[in-house]
Amino acid sequence: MPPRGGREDAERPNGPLRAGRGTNNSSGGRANMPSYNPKVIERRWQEYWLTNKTFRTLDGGEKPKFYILDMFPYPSGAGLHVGHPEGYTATDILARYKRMNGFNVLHPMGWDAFGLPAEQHAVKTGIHPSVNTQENIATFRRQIQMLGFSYDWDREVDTTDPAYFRWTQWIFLQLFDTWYDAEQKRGRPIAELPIPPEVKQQGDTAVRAYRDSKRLAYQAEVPVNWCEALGTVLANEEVIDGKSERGGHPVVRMPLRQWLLRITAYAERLIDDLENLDWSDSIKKMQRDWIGKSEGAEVDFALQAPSASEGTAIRVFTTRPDTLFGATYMVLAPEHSLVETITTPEQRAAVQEYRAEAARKSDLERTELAKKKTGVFTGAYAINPVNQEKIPIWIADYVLATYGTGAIMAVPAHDERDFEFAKEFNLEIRTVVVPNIKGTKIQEVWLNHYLKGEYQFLFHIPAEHSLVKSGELLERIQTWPHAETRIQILWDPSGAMFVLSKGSLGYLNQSHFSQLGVPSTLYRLKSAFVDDGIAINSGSFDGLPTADFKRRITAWLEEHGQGCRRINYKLRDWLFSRQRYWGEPFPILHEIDDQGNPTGVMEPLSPDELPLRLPDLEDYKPSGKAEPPLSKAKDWLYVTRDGKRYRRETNTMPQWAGSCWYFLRYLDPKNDKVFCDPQKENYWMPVDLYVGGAEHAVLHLLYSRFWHKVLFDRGHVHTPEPFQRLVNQGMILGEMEFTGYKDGDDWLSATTHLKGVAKPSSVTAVHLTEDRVEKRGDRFVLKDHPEVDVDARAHKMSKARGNVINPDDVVADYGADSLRLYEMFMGPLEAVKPWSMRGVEGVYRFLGRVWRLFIDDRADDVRLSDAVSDTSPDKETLRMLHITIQRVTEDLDFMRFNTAIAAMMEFTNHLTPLSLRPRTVLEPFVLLLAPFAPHLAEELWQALGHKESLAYEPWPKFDPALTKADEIEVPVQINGKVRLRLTVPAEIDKAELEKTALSDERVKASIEGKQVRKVIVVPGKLVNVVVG
RNA sequence: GGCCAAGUGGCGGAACUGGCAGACGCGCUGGACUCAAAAUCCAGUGCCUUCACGGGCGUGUGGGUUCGAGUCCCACCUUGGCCA
Repeated sequence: MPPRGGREDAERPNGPLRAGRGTNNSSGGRANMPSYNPKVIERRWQEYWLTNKTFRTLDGGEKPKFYILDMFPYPSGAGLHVGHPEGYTATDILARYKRMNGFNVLHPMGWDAFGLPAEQHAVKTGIHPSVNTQENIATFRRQIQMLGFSYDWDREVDTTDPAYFRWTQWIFLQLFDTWYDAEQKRGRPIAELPIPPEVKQQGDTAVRAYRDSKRLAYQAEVPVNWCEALGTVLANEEVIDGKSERGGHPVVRMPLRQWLLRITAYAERLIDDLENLDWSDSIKKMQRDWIGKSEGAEVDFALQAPSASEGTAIRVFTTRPDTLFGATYMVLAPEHSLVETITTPEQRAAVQEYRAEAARKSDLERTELAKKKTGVFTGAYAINPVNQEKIPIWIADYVLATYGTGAIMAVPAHDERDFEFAKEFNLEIRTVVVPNIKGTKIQEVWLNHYLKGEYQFLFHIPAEHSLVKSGELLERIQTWPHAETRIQILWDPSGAMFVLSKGSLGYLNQSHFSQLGVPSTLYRLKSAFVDDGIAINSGSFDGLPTADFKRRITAWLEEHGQGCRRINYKLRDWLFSRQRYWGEPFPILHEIDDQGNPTGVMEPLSPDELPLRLPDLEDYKPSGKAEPPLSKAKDWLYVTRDGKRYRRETNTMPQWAGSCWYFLRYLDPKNDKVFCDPQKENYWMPVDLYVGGAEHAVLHLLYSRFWHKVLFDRGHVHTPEPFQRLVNQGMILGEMEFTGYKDGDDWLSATTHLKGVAKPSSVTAVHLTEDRVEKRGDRFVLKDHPEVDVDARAHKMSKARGNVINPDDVVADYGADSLRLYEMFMGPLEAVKPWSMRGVEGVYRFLGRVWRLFIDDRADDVRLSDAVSDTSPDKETLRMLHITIQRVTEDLDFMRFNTAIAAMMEFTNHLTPLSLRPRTVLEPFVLLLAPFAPHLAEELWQALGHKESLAYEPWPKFDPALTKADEIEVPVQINGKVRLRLTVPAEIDKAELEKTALSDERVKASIEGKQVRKVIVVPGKLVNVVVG
């Protein structure tokens, strides 16, 4: 891959604004050429907006409010990426549009500035992370201001500012002071927590411990994801494929005392309240899946005497209580508390060894599907409550202690992992569910062949299909290779076919049937059947469909005291502490005794003691142990209060904390009495539109919603949800690249030689220029070797690939208005799309054309072109204007920025050839353009003689009557094919249009001698004459 | 493996509820201006065929519904995302 610069600079014509190529020089060396010069214009208007505080927003007033929010960035050292301005431009256009439509618009920006990179930098340099953070913020602010966004900069927030994180700490205290009342389904003050009498009896210490155990913010010893390299624990969500999300360092499991937030208490509400949000279905689904609600049953399996004490039972959670009759063994997580008790002496050694081994593995290593299942028999047995059968109890690491109850009933016939385990250890596999296809005998076929091992697959072909009925399908199948030895056909009394097949799916699969147009359903005979079906081998429950069975068996279990209905969540409580320096300190004191040991008593700081600032340290390095760096700040660490000694909490909060509520701080950023004035909160919330990347689809949004609900329950905000509407912008990829592959001197085809195979190390990727490839069919090939096809795709931007586009460069070459316009013109906001420098040129040229509509570029100074006149527009121009206003307005209402820009381009194309361009047309056009290219629009508005900024000019209105043409062209089809077009009056009615069409000579000629069967007339659209 | 989204010219994309496929932009071709170039302006540009008029084909593939399908239904293929 050639380094950035080489290729691009060679290929791309120099930006028009680059040194030495100033458009000024070419035509006479005049100092202030009035050609379009964004460099000059943009700086001027950015200064104007800032000094005049054009976009300062007041709270309240007569206008309707509109709160439009961007996901604030983490100001990294690398500076802005072209992905940032994509969302920011979209929201800025809407903010400006809404202002012009009379809304009071809140559009703020700030910095999510705590976090690892700044701290890593501090570790390296020994300079306090706030220094680096402030430098990065300054860069980001400069870059963002350079793009002309209409933020109210008086409301800027910074999560690392003590005046900000004071309130993050305050909200933490709210969480600490809240318990979840499951009956009332809301968080309540801890003081209102009912204390059970038996706890009260045990005295104050017990009461305190009871309260602490119920708080939304609580401490627990939990197995955590410990990342050695980062020196911290990570939330499950921050661990991807066993590596840290940031940095890709290995992560291991270990138990540690941690702060957790009880988000699971809100799981149900976090699911339910998605309902009324105006978010995309896919994001809602991702949130629901993340919470992972599953309904099922908890079932108690009694232990077989004498292996354990009387009355002990193993409780399991299952989503498939209908398969209870198929439970042939049980599995406990190696960490399960009963393992010790139940293991028989003979098995003890093996069990202990296995437990030690399992402790060394991470969750991922333990559950990964591909690998072989391991486990050990405990020697103990349990009794299946539904049929009193005695089944063996194993331990195995594919069962996790943290999910459900840490124990499962294994139903190998109907669960993939149980199936694999049973195969591995030769445990019984008992079918209790079979596929249910109405009117067929598939159950019998299934039972006769399932697990017999002879056939692997069963295809069901419905009886109704014509090829089945005619017998043609059977004939075809018999011609397939090896049909006699590998395929068996069974007929159902209904006429449906069952095709049983040996071998792999590569040999016979569903596409073989679909190519003949025959639908098929595939079942695997040699693996677990996990779908719903119909019950067999289940005593009196036989014949029940899965859903009914679940309901009935749950009722039965409850009736017999063997279990109960139960809802389970995949979501875990949120691991909220980090062993790092650069984060919010917890406002919590731990009481210590004379020896300096914790007594277990926790005292929150009082709100007026906030903010609790970070101590200055010499050394920011994580200790590499679980002891966080803050414990090195001895002066800061110890506090004496009312004669008691305390040690401060030394963990810090994770980066998510500050971003959970920043949208509330924007409402009242300077308030030092309260995190946000309730009146202001009441006026502005909820956020009307929230735009950001889809990478935050789960975590940030889920966490903020959770915090918001707690604040809602405690009466601090008035809506249960913070973000009414959410839109995710799509990723911007690098420029399209062509890549060929060479093994030595020989070319390899990308699709045929390299697909799915590990590339031999001798193969090298060769970057190809556009002129070396051409399109053949649906792939690109080498021009010189058309038999060799090449990869043609756009990749994610990355430093390693060298395809990162820097917004600074684009602005330097083409100006901010062009960057803004291009990012919106690329395609729909939510789509993933590749960058193209030529595309930027295109919109730059468009802006130049707009400039020349107004400005005489051959004059000595900036002045209106002579063509700009006070005449009234011709009819067509007026119509075009109104159509354009309509299109841009409607497109903006639906955030279709790309087509709005296309409409303005078309209008410009219409105006360009006119020798007289009426002011009454140009003025509204400037206003339409203003949200997209605000600098240029302001400049032209001023040139037209206006003294004030156009930011609050009323948005142009269109007159529907003026958008209509007098005459329209209507296509006439003969049998569905367009044969000719008629020009008819726009208001023509159905009968008249039909008459006109049928009397047309060309139509007459086409239907000559044929019978007209039908004439379809859609007024204003088309005429279709059906003849035959 | 499961779920979700998407496949339209050389490229990015447009086509509101089934009604003229390819708007707009890029690229390309030709022309004007120029000593020349850049910039700008004008014209053309889905593919095949034809000197031309015209004709045929065409929205990932195969079926289907319909007077009419990029759009709806079924099956499949490919790519991307999320989960496992």
